[in-house]
Amino acid sequence: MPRPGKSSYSDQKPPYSYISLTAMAIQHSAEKMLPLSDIYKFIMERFPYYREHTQRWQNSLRHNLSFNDCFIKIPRRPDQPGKGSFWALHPDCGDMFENGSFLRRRKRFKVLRAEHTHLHAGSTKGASAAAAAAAAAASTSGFKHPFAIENIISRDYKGVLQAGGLPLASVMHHLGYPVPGQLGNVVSSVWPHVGVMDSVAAAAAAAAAAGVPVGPEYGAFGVPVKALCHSASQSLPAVPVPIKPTPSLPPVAALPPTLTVPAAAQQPPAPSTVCPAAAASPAASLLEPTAPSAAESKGSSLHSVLVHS
DNA sequence: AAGTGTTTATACATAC
DNA sequence: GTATGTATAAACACTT
Repeated sequence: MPRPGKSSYSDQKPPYSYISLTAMAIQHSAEKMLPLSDIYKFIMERFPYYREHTQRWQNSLRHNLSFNDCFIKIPRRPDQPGKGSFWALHPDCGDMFENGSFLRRRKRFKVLRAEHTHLHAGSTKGASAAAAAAAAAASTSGFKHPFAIENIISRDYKGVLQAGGLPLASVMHHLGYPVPGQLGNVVSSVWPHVGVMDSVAAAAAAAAAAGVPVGPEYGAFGVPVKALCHSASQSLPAVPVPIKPTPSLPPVAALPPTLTVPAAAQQPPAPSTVCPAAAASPAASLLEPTAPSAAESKGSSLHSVLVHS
């Protein structure tokens, strides 16, 4: 089976679902999130088939983004004007694809009701997911905890996020965003033990123990990661804010304006196409159809949110 | 106006 | 046979 990204399918329809194609595009991006237009671009660049009938498949793709819980919206920052939001993969959909391949999904990814209700997330998919994804996105562009690794091997911080229903501000705090003292204290008390950086080492060790190649040579689609990672960006993600905050608990809307990232002070570069973290990320192996993934070997029991609906 | 996002509906293929 | 996953179409609302 030819690998994606090499125009191997010429004009034939690639054997990938829209979910797969979208996940590819997102995971291939440096920030692990892309605006819709960039997802379109990615697909069209790699699969000539999708250079035609754009209205048809793009409609389908948008449908998939909205319909599937594995995709979450991350709003643009005020200083990143443009149409639409960024789209990211839900932090828990790491082993969504069977055998580490995009050719086939393991099972439908669905956010549990508990996550919806407990978090009071107005958005269907949950603000914490957006926050966690944003955190993941941040991690891939300067921080050191690629969410794919988090996802597949070290579940600690994810578990806290979900089970604890950590407010958005907490995630932002851990991302380095300025959080008012009160909230910061809440973070410290609620989330004191989360070793974000530790999870990387744990992940790497676990991966090594499992014989899983987290090799730095190749990332998605057989593209040499080193070639892509000419520089580690210090960029931060778009500010993760809930799409539809509920009146009962508006985590960000109710926060003081100081919580919003000062555009000048924390101005991250615009999302680039380099991939600083792909080298160490099992996401790379996820993208590698021929290599069994750590997620696969561990089975789906790792994931509380991968459920049959 | 065009792009984006959501939702509903239908049809087909495959797994259980 | 039923459930699930996916593809497609379409209508509509919202944003830029």
